Amino acid sequence: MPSDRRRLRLHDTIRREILDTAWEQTAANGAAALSLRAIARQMGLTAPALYRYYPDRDALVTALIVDAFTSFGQALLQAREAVPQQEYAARLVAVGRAYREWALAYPQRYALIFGTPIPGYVAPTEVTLPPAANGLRVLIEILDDAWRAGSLPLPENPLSAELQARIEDWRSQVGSTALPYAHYLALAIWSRVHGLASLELYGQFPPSLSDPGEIYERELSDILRQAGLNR
Amino acid sequence: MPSDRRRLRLHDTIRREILDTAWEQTAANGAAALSLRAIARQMGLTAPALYRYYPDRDALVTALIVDAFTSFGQALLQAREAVPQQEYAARLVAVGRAYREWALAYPQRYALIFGTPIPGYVAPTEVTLPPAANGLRVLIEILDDAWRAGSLPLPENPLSAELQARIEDWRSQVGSTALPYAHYLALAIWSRVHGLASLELYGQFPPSLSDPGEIYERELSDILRQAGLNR
DNA sequence: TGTACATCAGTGAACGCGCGTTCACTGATGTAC
DNA sequence: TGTACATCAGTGAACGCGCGTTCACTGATGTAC
Repeated sequence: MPSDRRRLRLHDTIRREILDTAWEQTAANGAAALSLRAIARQMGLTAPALYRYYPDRDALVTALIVDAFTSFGQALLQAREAVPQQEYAARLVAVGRAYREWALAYPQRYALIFGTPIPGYVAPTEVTLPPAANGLRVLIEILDDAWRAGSLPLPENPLSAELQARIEDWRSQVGSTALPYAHYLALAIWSRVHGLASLELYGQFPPSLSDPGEIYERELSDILRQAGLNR
Repeated sequence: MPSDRRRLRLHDTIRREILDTAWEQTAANGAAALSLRAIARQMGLTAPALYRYYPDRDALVTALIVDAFTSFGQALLQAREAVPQQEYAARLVAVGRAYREWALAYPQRYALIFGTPIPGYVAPTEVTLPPAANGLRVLIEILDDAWRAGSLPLPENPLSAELQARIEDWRSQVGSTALPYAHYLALAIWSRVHGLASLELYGQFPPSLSDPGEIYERELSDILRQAGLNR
């Protein structure tokens, strides 16, 4: 039954084409304005045809979210793996740059997963949470590697017992065996990178600083300082 | 003509009531779902009645944006002014806390001015830019005060000529006479606070860290270290 | 104090629009024998 | 190789909905004299 296979492959191809068309539309109008009819129109189909591929609008949005998280996680992972494992500082910087570059390259995807939630849409967490954890894990592993090699100093002021307990919950929930403090540091680093990228993306830097590349690099350096890793 | 005055006051009161109702609605459904008809319904009016107060939907959105920026700027300013002028570190921390508290208290307003733009709406910049600059100025002034008092160290690696030129443009555009480096630092600090607050607000911290208050406080301390201000 | 007039908030009907989703259908493609 | 049948992508009409905005109107409130 090779012809049946072909049919399935075609089905997958069109599902992919629907996603790509949807991404184009969100680029133009924002994710909240996603419209099945508009997607069908652009693909030269009628709207009901899409129901062969996604049961309803929410399912399409969920597929978009998974798609975005996957692309995001892969971008960070690739950036990290392009640097030798022992060069912890360089790895952190590479991931930080990849974060910004991905956000600038795919602003719609970035907005969908990190921006204002779409009104009326509730993500099924069992499907969206795992890919969301990927980005953070990329950071955590770098820091944990550095610590195991004796290159990551522990903080001067230790985390409170309360915060340690929270991190312990988190570790067991995601089954992480990495240094607890690495989880804290990863969050702190992530929030810095996220703050810079989202301000730039939404045009909230002063107009004359529309390309804050150097600010970004300086902040990456300061992040290394915060982590106690020297270049 | 005191009665005429009363009429005008009433007009202003109802404009205010429309804004407040709009804020309630965005809380429930997000800013993109703002609907004149829904606002009128909740106020016990018919939709055309609103056209006595705002010429169209976009004008209402613009009014909401100005309203949010004003409330935001005032919150930061009040927080700063509650601390004596010479206590630069404490002032920074107070403003940082106020940022988070305002964002958590008014998540809809925060989303409207810092989140994903509303599809199809283009803000008239001459009306939205000035209030947007207020928040940053609150920070810049603290840092400039500290520098003038000899308490703010300049960075080890000076800013590049390119970046200095961009900041110079920015300074002249907003008519600032503060230390250029204070502008840079204010941006860096702002992005850190913004990153933390927006991750928390949109629920992107791991579930067990849903109250990242201590993380926020630790990061505020690290911001002081980054600025070279000691508590 | 009373009357004629102007102002203006608010109504109700109507417009054209695009949306998600359903339904019965057509026609092409693939399967079984 | 040919025929009967099943599968399934896609169509076109229709549903009910809520939206922003316009228009001619009613009725209350305030002004001028």
